[in-house]
Amino acid sequence: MSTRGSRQAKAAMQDRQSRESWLQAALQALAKGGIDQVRVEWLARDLGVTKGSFYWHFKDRDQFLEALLDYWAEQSTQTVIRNRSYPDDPPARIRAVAEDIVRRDLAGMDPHVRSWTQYDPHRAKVVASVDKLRFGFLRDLFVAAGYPADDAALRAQCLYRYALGEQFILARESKAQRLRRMHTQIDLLLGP
Amino acid sequence: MSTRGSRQAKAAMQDRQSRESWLQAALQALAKGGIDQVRVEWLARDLGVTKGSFYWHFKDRDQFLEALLDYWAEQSTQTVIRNRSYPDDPPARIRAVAEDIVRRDLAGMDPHVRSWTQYDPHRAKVVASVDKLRFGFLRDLFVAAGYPADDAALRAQCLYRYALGEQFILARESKAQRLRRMHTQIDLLLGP
DNA sequence: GCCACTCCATACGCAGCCGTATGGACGATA
DNA sequence: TATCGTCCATACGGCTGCGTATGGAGTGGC
Repeated sequence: MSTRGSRQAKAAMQDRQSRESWLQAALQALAKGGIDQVRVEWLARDLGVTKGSFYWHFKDRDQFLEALLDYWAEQSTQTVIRNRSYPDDPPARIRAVAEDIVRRDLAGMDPHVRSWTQYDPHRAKVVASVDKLRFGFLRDLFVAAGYPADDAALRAQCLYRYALGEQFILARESKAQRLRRMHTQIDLLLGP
Repeated sequence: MSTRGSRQAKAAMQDRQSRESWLQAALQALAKGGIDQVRVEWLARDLGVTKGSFYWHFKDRDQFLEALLDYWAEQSTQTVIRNRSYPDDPPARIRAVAEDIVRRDLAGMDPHVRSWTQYDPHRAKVVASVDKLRFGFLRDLFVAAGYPADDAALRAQCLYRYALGEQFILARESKAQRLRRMHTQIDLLLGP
């Protein structure tokens, strides 16, 4: 089907592919019904294979979930930080990032991941480190906009908490509404 | 042990008491380890009884969880709205409510409840109705402070989302820190 | 043509938790 | 004291999902 390099490369590719397909399926299941839906046998059915494959790629469910969390952490930080071309003008940059959060649903997996990891101190640490990275990114934006360090940090916290809270409101709203309110929040945060 | 009224009243009391003790235990378990910890046999052990009691008071686990959600909804709306003596001056009133949210941890159960009900449309509706009540309460505060209806609603949404997001940040922070940042948010929201 | 390696299928044992069936303790009532 | 209602203990069946053991199909190397 696909042209690959050496046998080793192929094996490695397939290995990574398969591992990742399990992780992808798990993310989907997680978003759909929470960590409770992430069951070995159910994922296997989704993927059209059996548990035999799973226990080839992963030691057990626990180690798999650990890999899943890392997978999410990697994605959900790199997507924002190693970014696209945002404007150079600091306030415009902040607006662009905030818009991106809503438009591209950058925190969309957050409720599911947090709901899951909330009660496991070890996994909560991973989420906390993601928070730290994202927050640092936001804070730097406000610093670049000229706010003193303390003030910038507070504003970044407000924004981050707002964006998170947004995710946990179950009310159905259009993206337009959410964008409008996000702008309101940004207007406030870019004030004096 | 305790002096009660008629036999019927006593039976009713004990019934309600027992029902409520199961619900209370469930809330505790929910806060501690999520809905996964709310297992019939585990609660029974916590309460020092057996499942026999549970299936006397409740039909099954599902109906029990429904009762649990109603129990939370009742508490978490009445606690805020049918309130204490807040100041009359609208801005001061907003500040007082906001402080209360942090100090008395009024949204403390929210992460656990939302994490649980997130994937069940029927139960999500109950949470949404709680959101609606609380939001209406906040919006009225801003209306009373003189903001036009639309503006007041937006500001209330910002505040509510902020307060919710706060709950889902797993970072350990002192109440002083959280109060300080809440004041920052309120300062912004009480601006022009 | 044999071996080795990768990947998955099949089948099974096992544990945890739900719900039910049944009986018994206890107090109130007459 | 016989009886009835309330509440709980005990014991059991059943299901579901995890992990393991084992074999087998496919492919590449020699």
